[in-house]
Amino acid sequence: MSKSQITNTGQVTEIFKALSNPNRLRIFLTLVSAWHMNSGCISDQELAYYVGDLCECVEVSPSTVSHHLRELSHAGLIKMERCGQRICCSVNSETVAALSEFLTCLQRK
Amino acid sequence: MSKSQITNTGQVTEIFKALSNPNRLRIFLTLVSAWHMNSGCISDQELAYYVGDLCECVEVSPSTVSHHLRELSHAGLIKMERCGQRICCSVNSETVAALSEFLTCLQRK
DNA sequence: GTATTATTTCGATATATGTCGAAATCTCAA
DNA sequence: TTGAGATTTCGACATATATCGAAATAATAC
Repeated sequence: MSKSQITNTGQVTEIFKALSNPNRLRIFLTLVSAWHMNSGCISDQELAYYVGDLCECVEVSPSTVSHHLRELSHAGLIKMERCGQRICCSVNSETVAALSEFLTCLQRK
Repeated sequence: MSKSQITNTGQVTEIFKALSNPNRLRIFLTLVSAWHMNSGCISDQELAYYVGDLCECVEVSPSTVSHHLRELSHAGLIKMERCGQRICCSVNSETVAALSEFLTCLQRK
């Protein structure tokens, strides 16, 4: 719940770049929808997607999805956590909030 | 002042792609700052930048700036209008508002 | 008209990106 | 410890992008 800020434009560029590929955006929006479904739950981790499930959703090979997930993760847009054999992917709410605020600030009062 | 909506993800991808290059983002943010300065004026056109001035701001060749401006324009992020010999560039407020709203909607209630 | 200024288009080039399949790595279960 | 499943890493390749300078175009001034 702490408020993270976007401090430099390089960070913004990286976030926009991460969301500028159609498949990567689809992956991200899939995770966002899972996150929304989960609005009553306690943990952010609930209703996260496994990497393999995301491959099926977007119909892209595991190696490519892995690459896209790394980009999203480096941009701070998602979190990845090992759960046994698999890896849980979920939205990083802080970055989404920071990005949303950045764009709100762009607007004229 | 009318409220434009972002209807498909292809549109979102295009907007993010337009903002995913460092120089293109700098050009856009330069126009945004001009737009902010102008908050008391009547016309959106006031305090717009000419193409040549943008070239100086970002220290990139005219041909490259022209290319970036076309991308920003195609994404709907800026408006370009001929003013005599030169061309006036300014923020397209509707798209910025729509993008801002899109990102606000991504957030969990 | 011709010259000047502003911008775009064109062609070239270097670099970055998206994609896949194969091989490697990691985790768990038997 | 060996095997199976999940994911990543590693080439390889095709396509896209960023960039420039030169040439073309557009608008104005003379």
